[in-house]
Amino acid sequence: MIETLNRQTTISEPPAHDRVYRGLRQQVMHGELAPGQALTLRGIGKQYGVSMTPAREALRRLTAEGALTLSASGRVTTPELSNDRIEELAQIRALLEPELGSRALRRAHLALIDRMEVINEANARAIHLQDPVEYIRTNLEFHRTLYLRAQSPAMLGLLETVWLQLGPTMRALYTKLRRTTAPPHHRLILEALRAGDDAALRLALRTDVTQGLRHLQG
Amino acid sequence: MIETLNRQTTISEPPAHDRVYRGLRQQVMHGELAPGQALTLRGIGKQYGVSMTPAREALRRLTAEGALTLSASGRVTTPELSNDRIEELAQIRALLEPELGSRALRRAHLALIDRMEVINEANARAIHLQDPVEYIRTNLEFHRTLYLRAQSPAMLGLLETVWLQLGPTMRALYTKLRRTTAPPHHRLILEALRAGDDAALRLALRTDVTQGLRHLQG
DNA sequence: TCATAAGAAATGTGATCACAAACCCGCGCC
DNA sequence: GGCGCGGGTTTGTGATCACATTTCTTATGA
Repeated sequence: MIETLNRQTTISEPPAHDRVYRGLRQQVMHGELAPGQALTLRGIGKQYGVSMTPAREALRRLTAEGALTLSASGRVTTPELSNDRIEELAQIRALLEPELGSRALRRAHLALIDRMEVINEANARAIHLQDPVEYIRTNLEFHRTLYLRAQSPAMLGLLETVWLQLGPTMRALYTKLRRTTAPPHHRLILEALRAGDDAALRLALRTDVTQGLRHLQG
Repeated sequence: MIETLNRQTTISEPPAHDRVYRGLRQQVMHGELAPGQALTLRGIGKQYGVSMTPAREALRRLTAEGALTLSASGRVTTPELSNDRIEELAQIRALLEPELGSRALRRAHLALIDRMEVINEANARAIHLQDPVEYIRTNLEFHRTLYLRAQSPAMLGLLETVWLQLGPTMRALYTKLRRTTAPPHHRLILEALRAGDDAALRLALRTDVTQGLRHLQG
C-alpha cells in the first residue's frame, strides 16, 4: 500500500521540479561541479527523492539557460568551455556589468556599500581558507548585491545565465590557480562607489571581470 | 493493437520535444501569438500529435528562455510586458546589437551586404502588405544575417532570448501602428556597412532598435 | 598487448495514469 | 443588480512503465 504522503504541512510547497532546479542551479553557479561532470535523470531523481519526471524538467530548464550541456544522444553534463567561449563570455560580462554598476551607482547609499564591504571580507576569508566554492559564492554575491540596485531585472537575468555558464569553469580555474591574494579590484569598486565616480566604477568593474578570466588564456 | 510506428526512415529524426520546442519558439519570436495567449499541455500535445510529456519539456524550455510566462499555478502564457520591461529590453538590444554589428563589420564582405539588401526588400514588401508576422520575421532575419558574421555565438544567443521575450509585444505593436512606411534606419545600416564606418554603424543599429520600441511609451 | 566484438547494464524518450488544485460558469441569495 | 458559493471541468504535477539506443564491460582473437 502506497501512502499519499505528499503535501505535508498547511501551506503549499514549491513543486518538486523547482526544488531540484534550484538545488542544481546553485551547485552549478557556485562551482560545486567540475566541468564535464555527467548528470543522469535517475541519479538526480534519487538524490532529491523524486522520480525521473521532475528531474527531467529541471535538467531541461538548466540546459536551456546554458548551465548544462546536452550531448547528441541526450546526455547532460556540465559544460567544458573552449578558450574562445570563455573569452566571449568574459567580454559579455565586461559589457553588462559596468552598465549594471553604473545604473546602480545613483541609487547606491551607504548601507549598501557597507554590506558589500562585509561580503568582501567573507570573500577574503574564503581565499585564505582556499575554499573555491565559498570564494565564487561570495564573489558573485558581491557583484549581485550591487547590481540589484540597478533595478534592471532583465539585464541581471541575462548576466546570471552568463555566470551559470561559467560556474564549472571558474571552479576549475580557481582550484588550479590556488590564489592566496585577494582580488585588488573590489577595493577599487568600493572606492568608486563611495566617490560616486561613474567612469572609475565602470573601469573597475570591467577590469575585475576580465582580470579573473584572462588567466586561462595561453 | 498498437503499432510501434516510431523511428520511421533510416536516419534518426529529432526528438518530439525538440520539434515542439522549435515550432513554438518560431511562433513566439515571429509574433504569431498575441500577448497573454494561454498555452496548455494537452492543447500543445494535441496540436503536435504528441503526449503531454514532450509538450511539457518544450514549454519548460521556452519559459526558461523568457519566451513564455509561468503563472503561480503553473499556467503558461505568452508574456504581457510592462512598459518598464519593454524599455529595459530595448536598452539591452541597444547595448548588444551595436556591439555585434561592430564585430561583424570587419568580416562583412559584399555578398553579405547584398543578401541583407534582398532581405530588406522582402521586409519592405511585408510592410506594404500589412503582414506583421512577415515584417517581424524579415526584420529579425536582416539583423541576424549581420550578427552571424560577428562569430560571437554566446552574445547572439543572449540577444535571441531578448527577441523571444519581445515577440508577442512586437506583434501587438505593429498591428496597432499599421505602419506603411519602411523603417528608415535599415538604409543607414547598409550604408555604414558599405563605408566600413564603425561609429555610423553602431549609431544606426542603436537608433533602429530603440526607434521601433519607443512608440509604445506614453 | 591491444583492438574488437558481443553481451549486459544504464540512460533518455514518450505515453499513460491518478490526483489535487485551479478555474469557470451559473444559480441563488441579499 | 451585484456578489458569493457551489460543482463540474480543465489543467499541471509526479510516478511508472516499455522501449530503443547508447555506453560500458568483458572476453576473445590476432
